[in-house]
This record gives sequence, C-alpha cells and structure tokens, in this order.
Amino acid sequence: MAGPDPEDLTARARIRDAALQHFGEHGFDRATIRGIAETAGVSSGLVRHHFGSKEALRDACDAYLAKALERINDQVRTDGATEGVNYVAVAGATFGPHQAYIARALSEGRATSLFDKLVELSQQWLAELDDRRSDAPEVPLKDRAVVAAAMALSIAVLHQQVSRGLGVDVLSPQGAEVLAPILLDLYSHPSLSPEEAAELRSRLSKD
Amino acid sequence: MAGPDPEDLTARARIRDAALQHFGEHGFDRATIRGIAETAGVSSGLVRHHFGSKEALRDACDAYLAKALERINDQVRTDGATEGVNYVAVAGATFGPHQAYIARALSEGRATSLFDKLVELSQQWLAELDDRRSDAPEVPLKDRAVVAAAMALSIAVLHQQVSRGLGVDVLSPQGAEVLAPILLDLYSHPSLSPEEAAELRSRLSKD
DNA sequence: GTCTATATAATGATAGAC
DNA sequence: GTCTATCATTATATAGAC
Repeated sequence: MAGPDPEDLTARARIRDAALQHFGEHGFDRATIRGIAETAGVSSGLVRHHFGSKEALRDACDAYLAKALERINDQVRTDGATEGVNYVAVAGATFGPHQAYIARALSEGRATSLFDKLVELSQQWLAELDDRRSDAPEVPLKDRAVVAAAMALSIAVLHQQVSRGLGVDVLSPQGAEVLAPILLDLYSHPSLSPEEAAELRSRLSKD
Repeated sequence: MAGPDPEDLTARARIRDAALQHFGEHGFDRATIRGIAETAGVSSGLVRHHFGSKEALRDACDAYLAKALERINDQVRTDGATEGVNYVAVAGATFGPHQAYIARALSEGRATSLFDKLVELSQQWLAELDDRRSDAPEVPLKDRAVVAAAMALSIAVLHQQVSRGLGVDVLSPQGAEVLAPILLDLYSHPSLSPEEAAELRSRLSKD
C-alpha cells in the first residue's frame, strides 16, 4: 500500500482531503472555503493561511493526485512482482474516494498531468495491440491513445447519467461489478466491420 | 433545415440563446444573469420577467435542446429520403453551436432526456450489430447502449483534454476531420480478443 | 499555527415606473 | 414587455489577536 504522504496527517492534509471531497461533491464554484474548513475541523482563516486562495487550494489538490499517480506508477515499475490486478487494486484504493473530484476536474479541463499520464498508459496498451494487428494503423498511436483515454474516462465523467441508466451508482463497488462485464463485451466487439470502416474512410477522403 | 422555432427571434429567444452560450462557456455557476442579459441586449430585469430565476432559465435551455432533438428525429422518421449523412449534417448544424453547453449539462447530470435519446439511438445501432454477431451477448442490450452512449459523448465532455492532446479544437469543424479517422480506427478494432475477454470474464465470476 | 471579526465585492432576486 | 434602482445574501479575502 502507498500509505499517506510523509509530513501529512497535519491540518494542511486534512484541509486538502476535505477540499477534494467538497470540490468533488459540489463542484469548485459551489464548494465554500467555510464548508471545507468545517469538514477539516479548522477555521476558514487557517485554510487561507496554508493555501492562500481557493484556486491555489484546487491546484494543490490536482498536484496531490498527480503525485499519487506518479507514486503508484513508480511502484509498479520498481516492484516487478506486482501483477496487473494489484495495480488496479492499488489504483482503485487510492483514487476510488476521489473519483468524483477527478471526474469534475477533468471535465473542467483541469488535472491535465493526470490525463496525460492516462494517455501514456493507454498508449502502452494500444502499442501492444498494434503488434498483433493485421492491418497497419493509418492514424498515429498517440492520437488514438488520447481518444481511447477519454473514452475510458467517460463512465467516471458521466457517472450521473450512466448510473441513472444502469440503476446503480457506477462509482460504488457494486457499480464496478455491474460495469465490468459490460465493458468486457464492448471492448471485445468492434462496432464497425473492416468493410464498413473502409467504406466510411473512403467517404471521408472524398470530401 | 429545421429553422428557428415559431414564436422565436423574440427577446425571450435571444435571452435563451445567450444563456446557452454563457452556460456553455463559463458553466452555470460562473455565468451571471447580468452577463447573459448584456449578450442578449436586454436588461437583467427582463430575464427574470421571462424566466423567473436562473435555474428556470437553465431548465428552459435543456428543454429547448431536447425539443430540438425530438424535432430532428421526427423529421428523419417522416422524411424517409433523408440519408444518415444528412441526419448527421442537420444534427451537427443544430447542436454544433451548443456542444459546450451540452457537454457541461451532461457532466453535471442534467439534460437527462437528451442523454436518454442518445441511449435509444445507441441501442438501435447495437441491435443491428447483434444480428450478425456470432456469440450471444451476456449483458442486456440496454446496459451496453448506456455505456456506449457515454463513450460516444466522451470526446465532447472531455473536449478540453482531447483538444490539448490532439492539438486541435475537437469541437471545431477541423477537429471533426481530425477525429473521424481516429474514431473509425478505434471502433473497427477491438481492444480485447475473444480469448482475453473470456479469461477476464472467468476471473470476474471467480471473485 | 490557529482563531475571530470585518471589509468588500458580486450576484440573484425584487419592486415599481414607463 | 421592458427598464432602473435597490435589497439581501453570500463568500472570498483580509487584518490582527492569541
């Protein structure tokens, strides 16, 4: 387990965690410094003392998450024995509680380094697929990775709509169980046959 | 072309269009009634006169978009000669200018009827695919349609991240051109082989 | 490091004239 | 239908005591 940062568990850390929660639940604009301070068990003045402003507090949240992802990736890279499943478990435990925040931050165009990290992972995944692919891809790996990463995040970002549609909170553990077989099915069945794709591609170049 | 609603082009319509723009650009919370009024060329008092409150104004925006989609779908259903391409063109022309608003509304859990309509379309699409599919799907069509719809919307909702990654504004016409071949490639190549899917599926049921 | 109290600015809502 | 003027609320930012 990654465990908490050193020099954490302080009031500063409590404020940041409370901010993660409030920003995630209510959005940046609706969340209030006073509310965050209350959840953290401190005064609003102390929030300012530590972070300066509401924006700076959000930046700190983004940076904390990026650092956490970095830490996890490093751990996987170092600890060769760690299997993919464990990676997922660790990542889930670390980011699970912050899914709402991450979803909001990403849809607001923030947490860019987090998104970029995910694009990297997506790119590695696609690269492996390319190795055993018959036809040569006509679009750059990186571009496909960007779109694939966005698609992978769509459930989190649109979790309210998806949860409503499926009748389960997809950000909850049960939701994850419901989601898994659906994603498995979707990801193992192409929506377009090679012929259809070729047909549509030729139409594109015609315009 | 659908053209503007009857009883439109009035101050009320201008206010609604301005609201669509401001909510899309700045988000609901940051957008101000005063700013919307200014763009519409009216006073803030008139906004209240017509819509009552900021929330009600947003509801009107959602309803307008849902109605527009309804109108387009009806038109396609009636006018049998309309081809898929035209449908896309009409839909693009109608919703293109409001993509930012739609993206925000969806990620905030709003515009639910719009999302549901898209799930329906997604469901029809998947149903056709199921017909020429060898293995029987193990998850309900509807559930797959919900997730597929969310994935299809991910580019719009995460347009800031995707645009940054691709180096083009994906909500612009050029962006659409860049995007098309990428989506074609992704949608015509499964990320998981049947064997991998089966392997993962068995792991799921084991837990 | 932490708190209380205050200043200030912005905004949604309202009332009433034309 | 449309506008101007005002109210009341809320929340960030600040200053200064402990």
